[in-house]
Amino acid sequence: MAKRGAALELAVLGLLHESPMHGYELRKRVNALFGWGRVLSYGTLYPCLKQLLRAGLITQADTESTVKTGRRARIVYKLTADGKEHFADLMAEAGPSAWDDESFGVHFAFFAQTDAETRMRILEGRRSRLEERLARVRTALARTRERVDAYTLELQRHGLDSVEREVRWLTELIDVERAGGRTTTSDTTSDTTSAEAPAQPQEIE
Amino acid sequence: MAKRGAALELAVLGLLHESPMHGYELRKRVNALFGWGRVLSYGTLYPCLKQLLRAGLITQADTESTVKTGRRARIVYKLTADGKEHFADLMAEAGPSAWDDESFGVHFAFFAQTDAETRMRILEGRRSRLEERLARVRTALARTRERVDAYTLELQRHGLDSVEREVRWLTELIDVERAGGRTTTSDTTSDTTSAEAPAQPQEIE
DNA sequence: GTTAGCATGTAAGGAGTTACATGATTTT
DNA sequence: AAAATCATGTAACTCCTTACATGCTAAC
Repeated sequence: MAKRGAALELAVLGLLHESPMHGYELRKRVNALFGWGRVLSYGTLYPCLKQLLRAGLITQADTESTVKTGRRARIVYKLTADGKEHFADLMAEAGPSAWDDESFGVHFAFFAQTDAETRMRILEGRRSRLEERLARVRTALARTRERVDAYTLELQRHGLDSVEREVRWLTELIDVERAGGRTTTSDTTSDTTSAEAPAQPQEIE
Repeated sequence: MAKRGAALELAVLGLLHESPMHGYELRKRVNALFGWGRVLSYGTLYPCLKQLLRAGLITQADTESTVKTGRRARIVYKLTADGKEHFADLMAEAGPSAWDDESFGVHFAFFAQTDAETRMRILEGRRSRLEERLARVRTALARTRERVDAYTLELQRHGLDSVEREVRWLTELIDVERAGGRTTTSDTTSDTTSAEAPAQPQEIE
């Protein structure tokens, strides 16, 4: 149940995990983080928030701080215990759908909130996904080599290059993870002790 | 009218411009060319072909060759004169929507079928689109610098790198176009003399 | 004889955008 | 006083995928 916009759901949960926020700000943060390509619209975000509210994964925080700030009354959302658990599950389960272009970015952005094994699984999954792609395109390219014009060839070459570059990037990240195998936030399912943790980041290197 | 899936429409028209084909093959070619990310499904392609048929932009070629090949009867489509004209218009008009990730790739793949001015306009439009993106992300990154964790930062950095790389690529292509300003297929609207042109490519360099 | 590949199509639904509707506050 | 920014929400619509429905031929 609740398979709705898995990527957006994770993004919202992940951002609220760091600190409570209202919709307008959430949208800006989402766009800043993942807005390569098109931007997230209110028509997507607000219905998503409603749905998360109904599911009990988020709640409205104190409306007190709201009126103070001036402007229109704004609704500040924060994660519930269920929400935190669900977020952790989404990160830890991280099935093949997490190797997709879109999904991978969102998962990666919240790596600091998971354990090392999960990070490794996602990085390696993503890499083998890209390597499959590479293999498919390379053979397709070899078969049609002569029949395509220079522009088409150039497009293919550039695409291939980009994917190869991402594979190298992933390999470096995997090596770093392997070397300094350090967990950043610990818990995967059980405790909620790190609840009061601020938005301040954990270092990697 | 007929604003349906501009990118797919152009891709189909462009591929049929090179040589007549049936749906199944068309899908494979589209996936090979643009299938970075997910693949094109029949549920998209066949309705699109029907619509192009209704619009008179494509027709069924001789069903003769069809039965010969064995297997199931297949429908070979080819461009009509209207279709060729429409394709040329779509390439030549090439508004801001052509600077999008998706659209740009499709337009680029058919550069051999347009004139040098159009190519230049698309390349430069794409480049300035990416440069805007770069500027927005750079300022956003400068403002939030300290507040993000190492993983988020790494994601931003890699994204920025990729876009910068594409800008350099475009700049090189623009320089090449500028140097060897050579038209490949000529006509933009009027004549249809190059109708019998085979799938064989025109060289650029 | 069953699996894999060729070939065409439809129905339902997911994921997201644009445009609309509303209104307060701050800056120019 | 106008324009920009903050802030929330809905309705309609687009594009596309998944899953279904059908059936033939080649290979194992």
